Amino acid sequence: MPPRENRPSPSAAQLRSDGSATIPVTVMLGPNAPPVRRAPASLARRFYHICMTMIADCVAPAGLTPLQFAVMSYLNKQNGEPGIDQNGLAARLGVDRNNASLLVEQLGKMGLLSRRVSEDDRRARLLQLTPKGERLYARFEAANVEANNRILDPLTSAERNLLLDMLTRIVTRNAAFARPGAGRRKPKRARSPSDQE
Amino acid sequence: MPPRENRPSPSAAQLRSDGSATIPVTVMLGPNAPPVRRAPASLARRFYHICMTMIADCVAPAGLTPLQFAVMSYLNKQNGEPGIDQNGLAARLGVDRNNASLLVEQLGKMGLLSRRVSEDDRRARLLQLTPKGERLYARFEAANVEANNRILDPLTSAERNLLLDMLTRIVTRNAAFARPGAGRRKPKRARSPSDQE
DNA sequence: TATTGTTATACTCTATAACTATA
DNA sequence: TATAGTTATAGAGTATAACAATA
Repeated sequence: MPPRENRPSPSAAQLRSDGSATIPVTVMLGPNAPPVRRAPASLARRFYHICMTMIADCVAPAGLTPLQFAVMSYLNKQNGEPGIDQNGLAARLGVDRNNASLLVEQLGKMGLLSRRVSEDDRRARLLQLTPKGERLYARFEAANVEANNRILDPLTSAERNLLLDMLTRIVTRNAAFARPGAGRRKPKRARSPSDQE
Repeated sequence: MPPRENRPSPSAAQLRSDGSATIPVTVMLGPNAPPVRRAPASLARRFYHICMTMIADCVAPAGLTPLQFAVMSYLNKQNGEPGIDQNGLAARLGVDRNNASLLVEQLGKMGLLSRRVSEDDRRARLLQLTPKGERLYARFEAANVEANNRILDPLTSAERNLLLDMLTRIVTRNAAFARPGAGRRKPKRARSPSDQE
């Protein structure tokens, strides 16, 4: 039995005190589901969770996390960019270079990915999948595409394209804010230089 | 100096071997930005990061995380639902009840939120903001709405509505998959019942 | 027995920072 | 001095699990 229901038509448009219209506050997700804020941040959170669940289910049989599989999708030679370096990979994935380093190490240990020192810049390591990695990617690529498509099942074909275009525009124009891990609380005490040792 | 560029027009549409068209593989986010996969999961990740950054910047002066502020937005009496219980809150936020419990405790400690035992079901605690909490929410509500709107700046007004509608549809239809924390690797060793001691 | 909420513990993700090697 | 990458440490977020109180 749900608690008391006391909400004034949650999906109705809200008027501010000056009479100007703003985004409706909440939307119902279903007859037995709770209302959710009809705002980018709320919907983005759920959208992201849905995508993670879908992709995780899809690539788990390969023994990979969604991010690990994403690495392979950027490096495979069917439709990726083999030969990019780790910073380039990090930028594509939306992770920082420490994280990219860890991902590369994980896939390397599994024998799916290999590095070679760049001839142009001996600091840089150019990345590519091993034959084993290419085979694994090839085996799961179709399922991954299909999982991504299934997320958009509720949309028409035209809407799917429109959604991806709009998200692309949002991501492009707000690229400066696409820092992973933002939104978490700042560490209590950053060790100051004099603290060291 | 960027590494070698070797990608075959990343935003071109991909054809599968049977000739059927599928989603283009990547899109360019800008002249100096790397290409990103044009797929729900990739874009969702960045979209989510952008939202988190925007909202975090907006509510940080209140000493709150985005999720803590979201709690207040669901409980305030201006446009929220004061009196819901913790499970109801968890369902709205998209977190599990352990997490909701922690969030409630955090806000309670700050004096922003109060609980009372439900008369109908003495197990349930009904939630509402304290006067201090209502004031704090009122002070930051406009900025929060504006931050959410700013995320959608790259879209026209009609497109904003369309995007929110499409995301709502996706979230509604995939509600079963909106589990937070999915996509992470499974814990190494779940303590088996026989391990207990 | 099932459900609401609490608490403890553990693990993943990611940030911070120091380091090495090369530019 | 600046950049590519590595590694260590720590902290935030969240899952898992056990528990108490109530249904």
